[in-house]
Amino acid sequence: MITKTLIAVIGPTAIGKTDLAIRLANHFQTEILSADSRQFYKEMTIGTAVPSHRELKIAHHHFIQHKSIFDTYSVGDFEKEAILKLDHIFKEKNIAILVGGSGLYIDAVVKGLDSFPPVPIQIREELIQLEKEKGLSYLQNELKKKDPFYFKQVDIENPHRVIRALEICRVSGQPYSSFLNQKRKERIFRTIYVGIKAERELIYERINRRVDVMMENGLLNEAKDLYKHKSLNALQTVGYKELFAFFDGKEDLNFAVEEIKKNTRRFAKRQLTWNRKNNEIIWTDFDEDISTLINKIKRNKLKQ
RNA sequence: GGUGCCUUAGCUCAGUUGGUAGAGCAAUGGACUGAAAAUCCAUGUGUCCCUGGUUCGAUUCCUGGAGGCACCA
Repeated sequence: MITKTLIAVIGPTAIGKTDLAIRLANHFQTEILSADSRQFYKEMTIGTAVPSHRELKIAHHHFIQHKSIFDTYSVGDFEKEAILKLDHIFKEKNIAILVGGSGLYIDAVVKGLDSFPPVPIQIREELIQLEKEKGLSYLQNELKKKDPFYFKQVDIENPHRVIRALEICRVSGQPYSSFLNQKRKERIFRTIYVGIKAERELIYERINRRVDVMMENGLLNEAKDLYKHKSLNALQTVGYKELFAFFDGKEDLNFAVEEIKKNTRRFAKRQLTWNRKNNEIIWTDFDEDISTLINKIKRNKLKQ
């Protein structure tokens, strides 16, 4: 019988996930795992809206700024580390909090990903180079030959998907799809999703305001220090890439800031889309009283 | 006050020799198994400023009006 519970706090960016997670962690006397693919990096602070020192003190957080932008780090790595951490926390506690805006990373912890062989970075680099030289259609043809089954279902226009599938084919000599749908991973906990919601207009207002605050807090200098590393994967990030374009002299600063706001809004929209297909969410309004939510959570726990 | 030009999608504008309209951007919907704050796909009904007239039919032509811009007084 499963007695351990993971509370996954989800919702679009800037809606107050950090704050809610901390309140829940305090109430249930437990710790927080962050599932935010950009807050992992210690070099990025202002632009990722990482929890403040004060917030980190009130509740014990994991996976906040524990990596460097120079590390290679993937969802698969994160899944393994997070599960180890949860095993550890659940030795002492019955509840843990998972919070983050990266849907795939949440899913990796809650449901688990299939296991794939490790891929040396040169293989991906080769494939990226191939796409540049011969075009996506060349890679599509290779995938069609090596994994016709996956070729039919994958978004064939999406270079990331095609390259990922091919790197697995090349490394293993097996079709990518042969690694999919392995036995569902056993988890020692069950998950309760808590989703924060608000009117779209309000979310967008909060985003716009937060970007202004980031600029007041020195995002420009933070980005300037990272400019020389702009090609790193971790820096393909809203709030940085737009300022890099400004440093390149491609646009003026006001325009860049507006672009950050726009791209953050689009990011929030994608997060909403991701969460919409999840019908197990306990919803709470962004300004709802925490005790109401805690009652909902307790009722839900008893139900199952 | 006079003359000229403009008024079409949220924004900037194109267009219809009279048969109710289309681009870019914005926006919206969707996908997502180790790049995921990434990447990719899809989506254009709007009193064509208002009023009257001509016409089988007006966003298009004509009259009058409103607003904007420029120049002249």
